[in-house]
Amino acid sequence: MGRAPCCDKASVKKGPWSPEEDTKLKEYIEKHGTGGNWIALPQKAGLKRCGKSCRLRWLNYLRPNIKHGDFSDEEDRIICSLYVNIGSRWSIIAAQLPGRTDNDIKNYWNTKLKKKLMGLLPLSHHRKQPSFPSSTLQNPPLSPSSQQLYGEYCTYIPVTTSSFTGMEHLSLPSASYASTTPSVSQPFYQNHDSMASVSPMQCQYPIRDSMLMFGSEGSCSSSDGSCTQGREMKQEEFGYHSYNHNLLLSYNNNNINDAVKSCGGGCFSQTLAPLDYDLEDIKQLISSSSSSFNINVDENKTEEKAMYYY
DNA sequence: AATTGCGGCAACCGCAATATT
DNA sequence: TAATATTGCGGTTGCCGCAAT
Repeated sequence: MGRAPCCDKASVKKGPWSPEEDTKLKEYIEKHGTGGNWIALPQKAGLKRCGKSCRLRWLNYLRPNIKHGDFSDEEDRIICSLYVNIGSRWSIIAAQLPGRTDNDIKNYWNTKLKKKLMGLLPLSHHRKQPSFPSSTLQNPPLSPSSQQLYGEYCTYIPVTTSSFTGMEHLSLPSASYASTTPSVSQPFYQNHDSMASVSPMQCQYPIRDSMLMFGSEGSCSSSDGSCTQGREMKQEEFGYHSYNHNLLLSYNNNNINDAVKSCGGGCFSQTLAPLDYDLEDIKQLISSSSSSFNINVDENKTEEKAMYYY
């Protein structure tokens, strides 16, 4: 026998909330609190809604001090940094951003921030290439210095050294998130000819190659269309931290938009779908600069939420 | 002007964790 | 201790508005 539903689905209203419903819910909670029981609340408040729906509406929209609208660059950085360290644990990330909800952050990440970041990825990293020959790909403009530095491999993104300030070092939620040791990470670049002569600490190596090895499927990035079968790598195996190379992105500098601009606004071609990456790629991208992203994460931090949980 | 496609966002769903009986 | 109820969370869906055609 399955679990009983939390409410009678047939008799509850679904879909967008009306202003009247919002008013009812808000007034009720402001007057009585939730009573510690969301399931019973809608009936008491005179709402034909599921308790879960009420809770969600209150937390994501009606509760005081909710911030809507554009995310600041600082918020961008915090989200990115936390994402690369703890993954899609939106509630924890939201706890670091007063006034933001996990749903908001999740939506923001999925619709905007991820794309912004993908704009930082080199063209060659795109997993699904168009069917036309690679020679027709529109590579983004490279500065002369960047071409010197990385040649054909990737778009150079200006190196900076600034970082978050005033933040304590990240405390990771579990051992599985611990930094990867060189012994684990080294083979990933050492096995590449193009990397052979470059020290990992110098890290003037193509992003492409460092990226190639992640994900569970082979990447087809060779100009001749041949595929390189990357080693299959589990998140637990690698951890959320990539090895600490110094390929700093200007994203690291203060403004993610600057980084996009520095790519000539076109790190991904118009002809390519910008979202054909797996999450590890994105994490890898971020973590390539995350060594200087130091944010204190206390998983147990719930003060902000507690303010609204009567 | 009409249609289509896409992006953004609010809300829903299902599962896991936790609390209560 | 087991069963049940409730909460919390993350993934996903579907609607709406806008831009492109």
